[in-house]
Amino acid sequence: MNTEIIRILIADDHPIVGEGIRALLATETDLHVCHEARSAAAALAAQQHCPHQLAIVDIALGCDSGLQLVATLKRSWPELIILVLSIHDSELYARDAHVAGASAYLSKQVAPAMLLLAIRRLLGGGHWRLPRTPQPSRLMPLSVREREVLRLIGTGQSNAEIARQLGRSVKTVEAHREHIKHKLGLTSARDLLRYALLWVEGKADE
Amino acid sequence: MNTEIIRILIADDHPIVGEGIRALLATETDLHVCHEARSAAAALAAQQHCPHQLAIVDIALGCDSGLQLVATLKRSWPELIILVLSIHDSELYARDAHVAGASAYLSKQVAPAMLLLAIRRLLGGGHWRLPRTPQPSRLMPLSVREREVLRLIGTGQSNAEIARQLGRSVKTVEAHREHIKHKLGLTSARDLLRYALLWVEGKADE
DNA sequence: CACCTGAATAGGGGTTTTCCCTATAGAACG
DNA sequence: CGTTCTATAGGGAAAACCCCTATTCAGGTG
Repeated sequence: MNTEIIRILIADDHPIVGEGIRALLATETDLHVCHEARSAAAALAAQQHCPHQLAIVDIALGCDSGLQLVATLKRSWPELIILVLSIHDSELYARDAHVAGASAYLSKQVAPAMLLLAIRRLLGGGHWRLPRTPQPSRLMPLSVREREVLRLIGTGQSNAEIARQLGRSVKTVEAHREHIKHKLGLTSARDLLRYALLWVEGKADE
Repeated sequence: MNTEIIRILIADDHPIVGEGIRALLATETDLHVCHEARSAAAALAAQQHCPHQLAIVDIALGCDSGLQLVATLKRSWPELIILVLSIHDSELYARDAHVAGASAYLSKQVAPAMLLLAIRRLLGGGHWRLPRTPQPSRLMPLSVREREVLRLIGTGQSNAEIARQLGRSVKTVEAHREHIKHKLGLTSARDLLRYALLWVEGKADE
């Protein structure tokens, strides 16, 4: 069921970002990056030449406006799922992106694994909202204790099991979970488990 | 943190099983199958020669008793984590295995991804109980609707989101979840999400 | 040194999810 | 025709989630 290849268009004038996404998706057999456009015009041309299912657009496309590209793409291809990347983590930009027709807005500061999470969710018909990206550091602003809890979550254990194992109260474990979620910009227990799992198996980044 | 290689011993007189596990773990950089023993004696010798952290033991080791091997291993190496595999899915055998000192008991009928799940959980300090393995078929006794729900779960959506998307009641989605769990021998929402995630990303088997 | 921030701990309490039970209607199968 | 499977969904108790507040202790900093 559902073995079709998802065609992906990247519109970003920073080659490193494009390469990074390409590398991230290289292990995913059903996700294929078909085009890397360095400008809005190139992105539109690529999409016209052969449509994609998903577009990952940098909000600051050189001197072009990424937002303008999003709006244009969405007008001509309403089915196209658009994920906006940004170096800013402003809520204002996020709102603009959604108004323009983007399905998701992510800061480039987020961990690669989270980008994959977002893509999978969008393809599954869901949506992705990230009220605000983490505070300072890039991917692991977590304390030692928090990483320990994240690891245990990733092994599939319940809060009660984790609490017993650490010799702490369930309430403490709950608090650690909330702190982790805040720092990583995750909003639900499901996303936390997804993230923890990706991190434990294969150690997403770090 | 925790980048040590886990040494694994396989005790099974069916080479195909050993190869299957080896292949399953090949992509896991931190899990290494060091020995494949074809008899209880060979397994004991291998463990004496160079200890392992995890042993995967067939309960019916040719004419030897796998259970006996489990007990012997556990007596000499209490720290050794032992996972028992069986072609039977009897609860009785499972209890015997636990009495002998096994940390987990799995039927060979379970999906490979589930074995990996169990290993990860054991290494994380948790335990694994599988009251009874699925009914008839090997890995996908799920109905079309159930696979659909499993896929949506794997994309990280909530029951409410899935219900909205299918135009059904949340109660119906809950029922599908319970049915899936029963069929796959999973016991918690966490394990279901873990399984769904593994299945969606990379399509565990099928 | 007084002050502030952040980490770790944990309780209170309302909301949401899980999870097991029951139930009905239709399809498939012998 | 009865049985089994599937899809649907409600009731209700238990568990998990999630936001709030609070304390302690450690490290920096003005």
